[in-house]
Amino acid sequence: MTTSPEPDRKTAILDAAETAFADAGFEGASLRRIVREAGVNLATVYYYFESKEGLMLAVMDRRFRPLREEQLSGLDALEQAAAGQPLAVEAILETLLMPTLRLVGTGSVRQEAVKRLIGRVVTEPNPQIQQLLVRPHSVMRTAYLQALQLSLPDLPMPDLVWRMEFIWGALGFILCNPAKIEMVTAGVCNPADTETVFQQMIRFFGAGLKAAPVSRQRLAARRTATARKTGRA
Amino acid sequence: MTTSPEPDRKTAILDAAETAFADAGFEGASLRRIVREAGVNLATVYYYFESKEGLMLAVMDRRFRPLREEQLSGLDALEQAAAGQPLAVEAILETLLMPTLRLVGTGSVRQEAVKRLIGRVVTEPNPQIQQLLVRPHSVMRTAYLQALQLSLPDLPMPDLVWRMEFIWGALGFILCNPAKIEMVTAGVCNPADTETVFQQMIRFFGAGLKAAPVSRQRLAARRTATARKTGRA
DNA sequence: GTCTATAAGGAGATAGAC
DNA sequence: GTCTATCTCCTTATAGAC
Repeated sequence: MTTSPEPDRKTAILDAAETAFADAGFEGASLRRIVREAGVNLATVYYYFESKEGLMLAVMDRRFRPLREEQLSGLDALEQAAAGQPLAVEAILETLLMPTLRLVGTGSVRQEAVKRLIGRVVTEPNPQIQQLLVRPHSVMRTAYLQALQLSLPDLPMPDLVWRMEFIWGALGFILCNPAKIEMVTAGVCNPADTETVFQQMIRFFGAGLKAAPVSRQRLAARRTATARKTGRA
Repeated sequence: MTTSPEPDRKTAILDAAETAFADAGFEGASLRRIVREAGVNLATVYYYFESKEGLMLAVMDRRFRPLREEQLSGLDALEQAAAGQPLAVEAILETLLMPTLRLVGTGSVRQEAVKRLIGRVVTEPNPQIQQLLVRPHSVMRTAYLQALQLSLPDLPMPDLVWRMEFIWGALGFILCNPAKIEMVTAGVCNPADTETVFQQMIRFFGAGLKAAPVSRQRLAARRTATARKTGRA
């Protein structure tokens, strides 16, 4: 299973753990299987990473930190070039999606593992692992919400925030299990085809973001109608 | 923790397991904690459900079967009333989303657990559990793809299929961890507010589905440009 | 830094009494 | 149907030799 001789044991563990966590999640992955795959002793994990949670943290940090930096610097470059003019929604989305879908600088086997890892982490049930991502994620959220708000001045904040959640969810789901998607769509969708995934997302998310906001009156009217029907207050 | 006296042990186990699987996933949930919560003996699980996997199957079947039936009968009623006329995209989406977000007939504690369970199951890593959902899911997929294709005759099948995957993903993510969403959005999004979630989804998904298809020429052009830049064939 | 050996405990599952 | 007791296996984690 090892694709190439690892330069050092630490990297070997990180690579094996990356695949294991991406495939089975934090609880589902076992350190014993990871060290067997990496060709190192179990105690080595504790020497380098202190605990299973420490290993997960290192695995995520190695990939997500540069990814976030690429996204934020891409967004920043866009804003610099525009000099105060509102940006195209699609251009903003490109700086968010393209680094994620492409994951430059990593080999093809690792690249696919990292994409699955992102999806897995987004949907991770373990509260400790979730907690590790709250802070970095909130930096991203704020930057993209600000940029999008300038481009969509007529969209109320709650609508924009909901739409961003839908985008995180759809992105995470697609990355999570490419094999499943290819199977259930009978090969119509090929998640490995980065350019197609990107174009499809841009169209769908772009149109969704630019849709008219949800009317507050309509919402209130429907809510009371529903309440009357189901008999709740 | 037990909210009400359970009529029978089987139901008590199902209820406790539902919450456990929804919160921790299949691997993360422990039978010993489930039986402690349900107030029954460990062996009872094996008497009624044969195995942990059998329990998971029963937990899913109890909720998802009636849910699917409600969705499909809602879509069917819509098609009958339209008598061959293409349906409004939003109306189709409503029959898909509303039963999921509402989950009629269940109490509030259970209702929230079931919603989390759906999200959890959609992103479940364990291949055995995934396998259990392939067949019922494919029935749903086909029905909704057919209905949407009639309403969106100019949208090529691949585009429609991709967009449906985005919708499953976004829906699953929102259901998966409502507490996390409420926290990261600082209370701007309240996933318990069914009517708002529904309206926001209808707007976003409806606009996304009705967007122009991805141009095949543009895709081909970008693909060669990207390949040239990154140096791949 | 790397190893062996082992602690300490939780997991799913089952046999057999009642 | 329900229980106790237990089997077997695997888990994370650590102590201490080299």
